Amino acid sequence: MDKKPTTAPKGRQQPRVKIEDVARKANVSPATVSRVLNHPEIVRPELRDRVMRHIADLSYTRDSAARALKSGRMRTIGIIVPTLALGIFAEGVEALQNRLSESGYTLFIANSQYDQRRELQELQSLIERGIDGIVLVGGSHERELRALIEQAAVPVITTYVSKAVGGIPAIGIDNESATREMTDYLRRLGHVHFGAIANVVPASNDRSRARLDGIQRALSEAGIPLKPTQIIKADYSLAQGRSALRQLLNDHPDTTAVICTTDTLAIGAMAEARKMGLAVPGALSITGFDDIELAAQMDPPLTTISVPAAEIGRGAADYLINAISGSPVPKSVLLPYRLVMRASTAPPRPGERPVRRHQARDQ
Amino acid sequence: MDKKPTTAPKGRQQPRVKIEDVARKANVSPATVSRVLNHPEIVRPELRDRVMRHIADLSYTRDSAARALKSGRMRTIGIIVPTLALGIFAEGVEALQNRLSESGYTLFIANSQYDQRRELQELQSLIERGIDGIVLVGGSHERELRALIEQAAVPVITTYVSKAVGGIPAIGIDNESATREMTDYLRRLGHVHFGAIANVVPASNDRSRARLDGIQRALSEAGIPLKPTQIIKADYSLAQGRSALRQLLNDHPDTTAVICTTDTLAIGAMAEARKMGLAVPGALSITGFDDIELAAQMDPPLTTISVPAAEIGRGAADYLINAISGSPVPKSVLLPYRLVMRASTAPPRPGERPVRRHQARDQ
DNA sequence: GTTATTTCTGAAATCGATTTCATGAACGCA
DNA sequence: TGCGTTCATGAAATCGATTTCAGAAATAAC
Repeated sequence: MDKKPTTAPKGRQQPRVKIEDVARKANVSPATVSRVLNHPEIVRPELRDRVMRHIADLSYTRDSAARALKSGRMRTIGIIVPTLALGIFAEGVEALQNRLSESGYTLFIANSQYDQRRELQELQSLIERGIDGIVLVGGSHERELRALIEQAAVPVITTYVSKAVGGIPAIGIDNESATREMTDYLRRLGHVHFGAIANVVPASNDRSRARLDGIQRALSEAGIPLKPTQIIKADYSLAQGRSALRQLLNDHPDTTAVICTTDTLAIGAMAEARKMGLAVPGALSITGFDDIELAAQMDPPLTTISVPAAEIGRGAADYLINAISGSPVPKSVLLPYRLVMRASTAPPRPGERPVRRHQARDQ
Repeated sequence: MDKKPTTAPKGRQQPRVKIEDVARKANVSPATVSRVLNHPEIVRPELRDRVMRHIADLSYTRDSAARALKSGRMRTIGIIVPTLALGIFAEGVEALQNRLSESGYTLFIANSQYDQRRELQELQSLIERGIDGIVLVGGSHERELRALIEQAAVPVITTYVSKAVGGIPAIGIDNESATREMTDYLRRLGHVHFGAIANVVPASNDRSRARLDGIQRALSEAGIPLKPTQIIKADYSLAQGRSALRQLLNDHPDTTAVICTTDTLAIGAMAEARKMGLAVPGALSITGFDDIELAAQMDPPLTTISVPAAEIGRGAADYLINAISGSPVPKSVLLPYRLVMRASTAPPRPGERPVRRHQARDQ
C-alpha cells in the first residue's frame, strides 16, 4: 500500500521506456543493449543476462519506427486481395500471415473490391508505408502498377495464377489447364452437350477468364465448340448460379454437363437443378472449382478442382522473405491443382435427359 | 534513344529521394518542404506551388518511418481475429479495412487460431510495431493482455460481443439475448423437445458460450431445462454438425427442434437430417446463427440470426479513429441482431415425429 | 518616417535505435 | 615477459522528417 495509483494527470502519457533507460539501469551503454537484442551471441553471457533482466524488468520494447528508420527495413509485407469474402482468399491470407509471423514479419492487408483503380491506390498507400514486399492476386492490373513497384524497388509476387506477366512472378495453379482437364474428364464420361457458367463479371478477373478459356479450348479441340448461348456470364454469387442454370437449360434443354468456374456458382446451379426436378448427376452433371469446405458436404458431393490456397499463401511468404534477404528466387512457382471426382458427375443417361421446362414455367 | 538503360549495378539501389533533395531543387529549406506537405496553408501560395511541382517532379514520398518516429503516430491499426476462414470475420475485417482506408489508416492483420496464448504474442508483436489502435474479437483473453494494452496506452475495442469486460469496450450484438429470442420463438411454435448443438470447442469461444447460455436459460425459465445429453458440443465444422445431429437424435429420438450456434453447424445438421430421412421442418425444425450467404439458399432456407458484421467492422474503425484523436467515445456499442425466420422452422407435427433409427443403424 | 505587428522562412534540435570506429582488456604464443 | 591478436564494449554519428525558435521581410499604425 505504499504506492498510490496517483491517477496520472491524463494529459501527459507516461513517457515510453527507451533503450537508454535500460542502459542506465543495467549500467552499460545503449549500444550494448542494442547488441543484446540484435546479436546476442557477441555479448558476454554474463552481461547479456543482466541486460536481459533489466529489459524484462522495465518491459522494454523497441520503437519500431526508429528501428525501421535506421535499418531501412520495416519487416512488413502488404497484400491486396480482391475481397476477403471468398473463402479461398481468406485461407490464403491466413496461411501467408502465419508464415510471415514465424519470421517476424507483419502483414498489412488491403482489398480492392475487384477494382483495379482502387488496387493501385491501396498499393500507393502501402508503398508509402514502407512495406518490404507486396503480394497481389491475379495477373491483370492497371498499367501504372508496374512502374510504381519498380520505382519503389519492392519485391512483389502475384498469386493464384501460375504465369509471370509483365515481370511480376507468380505462384499458383494453371487455371486453364485445370478446367481443360475437367472438360476432358466429362468428355470421357461420354458427355457431348455442355454448358459453362463463368464468373467473368467484373472483367478484371483473369483467373475465371482462364478457366473459361480452358473449357472453350478443350471443347473446340474436341470439335464441339461452345456456342455463345452455352456460356453464361455471372458474378460470383450463389444466386447467380441459380439463374444461370435456369437460363442455360432454357436455351439448351439437352445439356447434360455444366461446368462452373467456382464452387459457389456450382452449388447455386445444383440447388436450382433440384428445384427444377433434375437429378444430379442422373440428368445433369455439374462441376465446380475451388473445393470449398461445403463442396464435399453437398448432396451429392461436388466434383471440383482443389486449389492449394494455403500452399499459395505460404509460398508467397517464403518467396518474399527470400527475395528481401537477397536469396535467389524462382521466376514463378507452378503448384498442382487436384481434380476431385465426387458424385455430382456421371455418364449421361439418355433416358434421363432433362425434359423441356418451357411448358411448366408459366405456372 | 539517348538514355541507355544502364542495367544499374544491382548491388546499389538508387538512393531514395529525400526531403532535402526536394528542398535543394526548389531552393528552399527542408522545413518549408515539410510545411508544404503538412500545413500547406501557412506557406506562401507561390512558394507552395513551386515546391509541389518539385515534389511531383522527383516523385518524392516521405519516409513513413522517419515520420512516425518524430510524430509518434503510425496511422496504423491492428486486428487479431480467431480465423479468417469464417465468413463472418472476413466480412468484418473487410468493412474495417475499408473504413480505415478512407481515413488514411492501414490495417495490420493477425490471427490467433482460437489460441489465447497466441493472441497475446501477436498483440505483443503489433504493439512493438507501434500501432495506434487495436481491434480484438470476443471477451475472453489471457490475463496479461490487459496490462499489455494499458502499458502501451493504445486504444482498444473488442468486437462481436456487446458487453465491455475488464475495461475493454465492445461493439457487437447480445449473443445470449439472440438465442434466447430464437428459443422463445420455437417455443411459441409449440416445440417442447429441444436439442442444442454448440461450437464451444475450443473453450475460449465466449460468443458461442453466450449463445448456448441463452438457449439454456430460456428453456430453464420455461420449465424444460436441457439435459446434458441434449447439448452436443462441437467445433465449428460442417462435419461436426452432421455427427452432432446423429448423436442427438440417437439419445433423444423425440427431439423436434434443434438450435445450432452457427449456420455451418446447422447446415451440417440439415444435411444429416435429410440423409436420415427426416423432413425439415416437417419432422425437425433446425436453426442457425450468423446468416451466412448460404443460409438463405438452403433447401429449405435456414431460420437464423443475422449478425451485422460489416457494421461491427465500420463501428470499430470509427471508434478507434475517434479515440485516437481524443474525441469522446461510448463505453460500448450494442448493435441489433435480426431474427430471420425462414422455412427450416415450423410447428411440430406429432404425426411426423422422428422415428427411432436404432434398428436401421447397423445396416 | 519611424515603430509595432504580423507573416513567412531557415537553422538546428529532436525522435530512438543501430552501427562504425576506436579503445582497452584478455588471451595466445614464443 | 613481451608482442600481436582477438574480443567485448562505449562514444558518437547516423537514418529522414518535423517543429521550435528566432530572425528577416512585409505590412500596418501613427
